[in-house]
Amino acid sequence: MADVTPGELLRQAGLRPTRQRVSLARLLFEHGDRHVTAEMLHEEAVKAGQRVSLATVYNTLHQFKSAGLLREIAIGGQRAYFDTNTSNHNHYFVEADGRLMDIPSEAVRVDGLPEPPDNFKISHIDVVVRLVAK
Amino acid sequence: MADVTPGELLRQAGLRPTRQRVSLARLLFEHGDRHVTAEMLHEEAVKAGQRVSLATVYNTLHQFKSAGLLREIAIGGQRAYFDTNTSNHNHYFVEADGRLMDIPSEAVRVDGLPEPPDNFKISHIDVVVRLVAK
DNA sequence: ATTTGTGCAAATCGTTTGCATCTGA
DNA sequence: TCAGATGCAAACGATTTGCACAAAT
Repeated sequence: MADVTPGELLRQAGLRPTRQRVSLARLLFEHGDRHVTAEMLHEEAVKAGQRVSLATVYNTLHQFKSAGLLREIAIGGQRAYFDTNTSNHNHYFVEADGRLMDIPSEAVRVDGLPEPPDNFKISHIDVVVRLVAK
Repeated sequence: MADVTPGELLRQAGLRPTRQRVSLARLLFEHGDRHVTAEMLHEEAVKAGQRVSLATVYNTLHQFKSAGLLREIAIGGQRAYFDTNTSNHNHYFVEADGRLMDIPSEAVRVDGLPEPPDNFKISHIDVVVRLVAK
């Protein structure tokens, strides 16, 4: 993803490269893997001098998600996190400060799952390892 | 848990067996494993002719959770689910209708987890298998 | 020109809280 | 009696939405 401009990335995803989408894409995709909430990303954009409304950040995150550029992560709780790493991987979550990290390993496996109930198939498995201070 | 009255159960947990706590405990614990949201439980109580406010249902669910009678389940999204099965086990979640089910197997294992980062230890691992209609 | 996106403020949803009243030990 | 519980309504935080305006093709 670092090999195309944000504009190209958006165009390929079928999204018009508007000013705000381009600047959000830059923040999201030009600095490696990231985990953000709408609030965090909005604050970051504003600090970087970009004019974007919070509503647009919400809209944009969902559009990026639908376009497959982001993945939403299911940690229970109130706020929604989005991950720029859309490949299959898992997470550490530190409840105390709401910090979310990728688990640095491709080796994590879930074993022993039975067949899903009739007429259902597995869409995706979320593994969240909750951490607390030692 | 089916071997003590709701009143006893509450007393043992250090909670006064008030009318509303007893009726909620009955709904929760006298019919096998259950997964409920506050809204669901409140509606159920009202339908059963119990007078309980939604606020009290919220309070009660959290008190039961603190007392170890319930476990809160982290499926991302907005509403909080509580599970009457407090032992270690995992879940299926059907996004389409918000249905949550226990995975009928003790055999599910997560392998290959690296050591957690410095100064952290694992508090608990959530595995949520998301299902979609076939 | 036409379609699509944006911003704001108001609306919504789930949840929590303040406080006066009630209830169980 | 009286600490603790309940109910209501207001407060809240995260998110969504309606709609007039602006920008992209």
